[in-house]
Amino acid sequence: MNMEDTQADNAGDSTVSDNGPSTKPELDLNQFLPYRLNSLADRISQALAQLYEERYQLNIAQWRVLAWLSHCDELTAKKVCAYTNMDKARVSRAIQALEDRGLISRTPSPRDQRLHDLHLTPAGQALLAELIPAAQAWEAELVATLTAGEYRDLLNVMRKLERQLERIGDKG
Amino acid sequence: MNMEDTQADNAGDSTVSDNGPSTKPELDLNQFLPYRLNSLADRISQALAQLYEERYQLNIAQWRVLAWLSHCDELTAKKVCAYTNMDKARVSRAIQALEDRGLISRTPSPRDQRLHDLHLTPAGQALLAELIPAAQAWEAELVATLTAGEYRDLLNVMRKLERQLERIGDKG
DNA sequence: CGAGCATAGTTGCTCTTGAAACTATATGTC
DNA sequence: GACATATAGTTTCAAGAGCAACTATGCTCG
Repeated sequence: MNMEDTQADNAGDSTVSDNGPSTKPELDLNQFLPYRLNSLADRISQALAQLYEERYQLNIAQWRVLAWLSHCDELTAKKVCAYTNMDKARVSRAIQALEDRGLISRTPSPRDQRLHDLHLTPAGQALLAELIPAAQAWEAELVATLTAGEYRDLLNVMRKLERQLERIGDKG
Repeated sequence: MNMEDTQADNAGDSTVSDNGPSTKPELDLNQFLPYRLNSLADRISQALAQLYEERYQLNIAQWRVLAWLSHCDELTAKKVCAYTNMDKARVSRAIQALEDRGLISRTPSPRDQRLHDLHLTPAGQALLAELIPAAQAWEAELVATLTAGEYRDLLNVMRKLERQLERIGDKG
């Protein structure tokens, strides 16, 4: 069942190295980290998104805004952009939708009228009180097959990759 | 430098835990695997996409088709869908674009007229001969900070997650 | 053989997204 | 205080993505 996407024609791959010097280079996407990572992340993201969407009519952007609000209980659109790496237009729309639904409030900051302080409304808090445990339970199930060590190592390696990514991005 | 997205305002967050028993649950997205994974994969994907796009005017879908063609030198749209998990419309358009550019050829299969066999043209092979090493070099740089063990473990853990994901998905 | 169903691939339509233009507020300089 | 510049956020616009309807071919079973 789950072999379908990894099996492909890897079986025949051993023919690669004997093609002489000007051989066409091959790329096995299943061995190519960017592809594999993206594919995995995509599936996870989509599966979770279904949970947000079906049960709470939230898209990913909206969910992220709420999640951030759940632990920085004051926030601005700008900060959300910085934290989540999402486009400001996307954030703006997510905020608007959440406000329209009465899940968050949005008030101009007294200090600087350009900024808008975001807060969870009681309705928003109630929704999160349901959604966050559900999301955490889902995640727990996802990582259930990993040992504690594997999990820790995974996060570690991810952090390394993030750091390296920035280094590469900076110069290239 | 790279601390920007993990730092956030976690500093002030310690005020959360004193909210009593019915306290709002928190979710730190930076500790939430689906988010972290997606965020990382997104950045990697975008960085690489830039390479395809700027230097070769290929989008991700097109690149994936080419990459698969690089080592299954006969292929159909259907297979590409299966291997890459992309929508068939997306694949269809990618194939069309590649054909228009003369990078691949597309001929109805003699066995079954519904299927179209895809092949790299010489131009396509030439492009890949440049692009694949570039992509691999980029990947090598990305994973340069990982030990061989870490790299292997990462792929292993990813495979576990993929499998678990399907198990979860199956039951709904 | 022919009717109904399945499959490969394409096209139309809508929604989302991101870039860029725009608005409104703030800051800095003279 | 007035003008130039920066910043937060919104809106506009065009491109991309996915769903669903469609076309064309093949398969199955009476």
